[in-house]
Amino acid sequence: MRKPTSNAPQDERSTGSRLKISPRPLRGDPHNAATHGHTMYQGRLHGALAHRLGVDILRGTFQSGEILPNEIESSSKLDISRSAYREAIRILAAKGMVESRPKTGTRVTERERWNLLDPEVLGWMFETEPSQDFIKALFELRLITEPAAAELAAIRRTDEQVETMRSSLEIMKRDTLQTETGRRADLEFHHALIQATRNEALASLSSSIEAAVSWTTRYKARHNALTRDPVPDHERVFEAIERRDAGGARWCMESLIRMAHEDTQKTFYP
Amino acid sequence: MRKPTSNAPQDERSTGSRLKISPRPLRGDPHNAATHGHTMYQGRLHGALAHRLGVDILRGTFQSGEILPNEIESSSKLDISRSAYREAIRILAAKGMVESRPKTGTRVTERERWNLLDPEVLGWMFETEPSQDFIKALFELRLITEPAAAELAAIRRTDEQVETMRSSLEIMKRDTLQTETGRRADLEFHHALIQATRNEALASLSSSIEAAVSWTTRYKARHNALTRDPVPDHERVFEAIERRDAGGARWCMESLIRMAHEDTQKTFYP
DNA sequence: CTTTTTTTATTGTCTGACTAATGCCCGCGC
DNA sequence: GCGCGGGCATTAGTCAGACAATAAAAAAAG
Repeated sequence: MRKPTSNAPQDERSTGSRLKISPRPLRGDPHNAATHGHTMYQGRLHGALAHRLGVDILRGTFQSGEILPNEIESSSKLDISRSAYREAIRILAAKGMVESRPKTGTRVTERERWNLLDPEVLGWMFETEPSQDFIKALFELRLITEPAAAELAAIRRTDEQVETMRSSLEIMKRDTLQTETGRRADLEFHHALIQATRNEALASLSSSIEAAVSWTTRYKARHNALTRDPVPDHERVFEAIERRDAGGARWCMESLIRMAHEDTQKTFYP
Repeated sequence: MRKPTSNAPQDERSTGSRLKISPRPLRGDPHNAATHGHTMYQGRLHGALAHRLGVDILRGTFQSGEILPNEIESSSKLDISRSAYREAIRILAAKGMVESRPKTGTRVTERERWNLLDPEVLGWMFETEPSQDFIKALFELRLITEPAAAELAAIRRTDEQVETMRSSLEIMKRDTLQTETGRRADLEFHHALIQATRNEALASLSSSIEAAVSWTTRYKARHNALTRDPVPDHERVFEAIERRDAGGARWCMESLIRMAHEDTQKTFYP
């Protein structure tokens, strides 16, 4: 299935069968995209390649421990320069997904070492439908961090942050999560909440997760799955934070996430 | 301040004063290191440069929004090739710390967008003494996630994981955190605990944080600050997990982290 | 069998050229 | 005076091909 025997670009007789990198286009044409299940990537060549390799690693096309074909082969197969290829590899390496050494080559590291919470990696993850286990893990993590974040926000919030949250909530109420502006307002709401915690480590974590979760939201919207209205939940969290009710904020956020998880579960695995 | 009116690229005398990248060596000589407060980096050239630029950005030598000198200038000033320089930049970009575009150049992004929880970034952070705020944020995050992790571990642990933890604890008891093997055993203990949670997102987060915290441990050991013995705390956590006592595990872990935070505080800001 | 040396495959680095994107300025029309 | 569109300049992006350094594997020495 990966290769129909008679495939001879250049004259790859021996190496050809080992290569998993097929010469489909990397950039351009956001239309007729979804080739081989890949969303096309608009941007720099190295970014596009990193994207594709990253997705391939995450979905297991390249397994942990496996070594990629060498730079010369890979880049010529893909019809790009070695430098562009190398820069793509550097990106993946920076995210802990591959590891290069002379003589040995570039090998995919063990999954344990991948920076799964890197925003880009999370994005790649949701490129293909992620495993139920991963979704569960992600929501479990949210359930740990975000109620705590809400609690801190209730204690440390400024009036200005409250106003930002209020206006985002207004927009969410008017448009819904079906629209782009609605989703952006949702992100803004959570962003303001995170800022209110005054903890940049927590902020870094939460913003990654939020971004990932927004992929699921978009997915749900696309499949117009019948999810309950998220606005009332958000409003309860907001009101608790407004009145500096730490315990209330924690509790409302917890229930908000439980709801979101249920909805997501139903959409992905009905 | 950004540009002194008469700016003729090519001939260097005018641009020299603008450059913050000084031509000190990047690699080699782990001895007589600490030049300009930098620990020397052993490894590939692009990695060494990414390391140095990363540290410089984190400590504010390059501020957010600032644009780096262009590739030609920078690389020639550093006496390395443009490709090596570019690969370093790709690494930084992968961690959200810089952003490149044609014509504009490469600019340092806002701190909000940095992947502060990337293990490498955390490492760079502890290269120079991090701010008290950051230490506080990190321990606050630990205090949120790790008790929850301990709780999950108590519920989901396998007997094998318990044995791993037990033997690591043995080693910690024998050597101490003053020794390298002792610190490694500490890491192993926490690693086994994390594995026991069966949540890879949580695992990814915790392992980053653990690694960072182990820098502070090493730092404390170097300054032989008088910290209390951490073994009893670890033992209590271990016993709770062994008897599948979720609440107990949470509580003991919470107190362990509180202790560690106090000790760290005293060492860094006595 | 162990240790040391040599070989060799692969990444790492360098050079210099060309391409493409994009911010900016200037002139044009309104 | 002011918006707008087209060209220009600057910068990152891509390319090609060479050589250096590294480390694994193989061969030779003990």
